[in-house]
Amino acid sequence: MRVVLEVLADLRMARRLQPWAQLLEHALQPELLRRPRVAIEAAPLTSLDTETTSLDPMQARLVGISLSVTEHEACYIPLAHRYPGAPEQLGLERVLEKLRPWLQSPRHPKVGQNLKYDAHVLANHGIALEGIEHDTLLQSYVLESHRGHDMEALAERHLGRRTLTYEQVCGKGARQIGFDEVSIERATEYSAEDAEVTLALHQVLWPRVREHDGLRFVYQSIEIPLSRVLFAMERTGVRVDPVLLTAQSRELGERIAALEAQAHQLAGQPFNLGSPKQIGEILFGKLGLPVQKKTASGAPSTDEDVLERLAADFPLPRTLLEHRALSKLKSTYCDKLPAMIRQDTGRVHTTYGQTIAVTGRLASSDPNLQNIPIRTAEGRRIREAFVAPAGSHIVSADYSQIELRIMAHLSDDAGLLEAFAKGQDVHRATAAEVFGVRVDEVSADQRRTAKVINFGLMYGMSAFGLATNLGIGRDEARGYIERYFARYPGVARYMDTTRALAKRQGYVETVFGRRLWLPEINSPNGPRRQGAERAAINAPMQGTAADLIKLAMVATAEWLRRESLGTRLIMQVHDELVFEVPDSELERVRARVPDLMCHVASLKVPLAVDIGAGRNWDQAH
DNA sequence: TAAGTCACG
DNA sequence: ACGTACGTGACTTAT
Repeated sequence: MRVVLEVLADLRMARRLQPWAQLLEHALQPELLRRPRVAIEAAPLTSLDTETTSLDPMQARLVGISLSVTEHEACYIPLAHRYPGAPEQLGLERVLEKLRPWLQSPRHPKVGQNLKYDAHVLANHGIALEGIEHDTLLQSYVLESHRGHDMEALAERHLGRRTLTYEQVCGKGARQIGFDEVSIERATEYSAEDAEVTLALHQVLWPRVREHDGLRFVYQSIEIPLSRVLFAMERTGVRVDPVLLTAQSRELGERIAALEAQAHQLAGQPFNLGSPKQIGEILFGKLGLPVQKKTASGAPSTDEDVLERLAADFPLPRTLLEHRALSKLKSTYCDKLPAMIRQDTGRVHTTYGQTIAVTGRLASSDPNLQNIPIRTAEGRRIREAFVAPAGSHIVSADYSQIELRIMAHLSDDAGLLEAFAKGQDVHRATAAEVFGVRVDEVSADQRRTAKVINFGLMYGMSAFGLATNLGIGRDEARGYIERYFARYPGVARYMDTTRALAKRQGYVETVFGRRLWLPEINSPNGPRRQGAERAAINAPMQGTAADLIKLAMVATAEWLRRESLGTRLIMQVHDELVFEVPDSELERVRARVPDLMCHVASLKVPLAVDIGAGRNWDQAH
């Protein structure tokens, strides 16, 4: 491998001839940029990488930029290295002003590894990155969502190259240093190599994506356009009311303290309610309650399911359950969310992981805005703190029964298709079929059972699992499943053919051609293989739903842009899109968004969207 | 850093 | 006889 560290080489030579600053300024003259070695102006594609002070995209500041336009060649522009003896560098502002026209030009195509991050970094310095043509992270994800996508792994896997790692350069743990403390020589080796490897990876991965129409569609028409939608969502952030959450925290704290005292009373001794180990010692040791199940490591479980069963006969488990529920709300939401409000924007800015979930779904982190409570009244109060600024509303639009509709589409089952075509309540329809009663005779309990069956089926559930979940006998559960498959033979056929297809090709596909690999589908290890079989059943449904909402995000973002609306997409929660909408645009958004979401694709079933508006996220449902 | 638990779709 | 519902992220405790 030959990485030509152009700028560095020049600098080393130059150091004896002229000051750094002068030379670098010279290197950024347009005349020089037109030369092949640093010809980003003329290049059909330039690889770009930024080095920064932080992994947090909203607060990272630039330390340096690397570029590569030709195989085996790259340059590094040091900008803000600061360590004892660090040489003087070009002024950050002056370099960015020189590069601004190119960085902001859609006509100068760029490739990178996770350019959404670099776009944030540049945005932190007032630069709006344009021309994101390719991203090797997204290419790798589309090709192999189940494997790792970090640069070291990709270089090894696809190029057979061992690269300098971030850890080798910055260390790890307590001794880790900021990139601005790395010597310019070392930084150049690392960063220039990253830019150069990225270009090489693109040259290997892009042809592999391109050769399959489905993968190409998922990459070019879903993931690449989505990345800039996600960038905008992350940057916009969400307004969260810290006063409300802090008040809730104080109230919860008091109730938690009371529950703790009560638990100690019932146990006859103090113990740490946050410790499953200590809870186990009290319940199953001191009090001698029956062990219900064991954890993976063999310890007696104290999870919700166990405590719920014990609560029927003993008082302490109920107290523990309430304590757990309130502690979760307090620490994860009431205390953490206000701490994550950025002072400069007054909002929380999540990061959407576009290459985390193997099924094609997004993931949200720091903070996770995809697991905000909704199932209990207590929990829903958290959502009241997700508020609209004055003069605007929160609007929530969610797909109704999206995965069941996809199951109907994929299985081509006549009964299921008909239920959706007629706009029926599908759980009620299922109950009528399974219990052999008329639709209008279905009891609330029968509908609840049918709903569990429907969800269980989509997860590849067994009779045992259904029995456990419904609290019924295994024979009864098996009876329900048999009746279901008798009434919906298309679904039974789909399950069988999907398993068989997964075993034959090693992957399954979504409606749009996203490939979901199942490395353990032919494993000799029974439980592992069965796990892969269940994943094979579920993946096309979960994955197709992910494809659909991603297309909807791209479509709504494009509509908002074209219409020059002030409405902003602020969150995605798998089957739900959340917008912040100026009052003046409320009616247009309510009228158009469901239509856009429903018509991103035409399946054998209609898609349906529920939409609501309110001053906060809770009211928008 | 792992384990256990629990928040969401 | 065995294990037993898909996919995530984050918090706390314990090592």
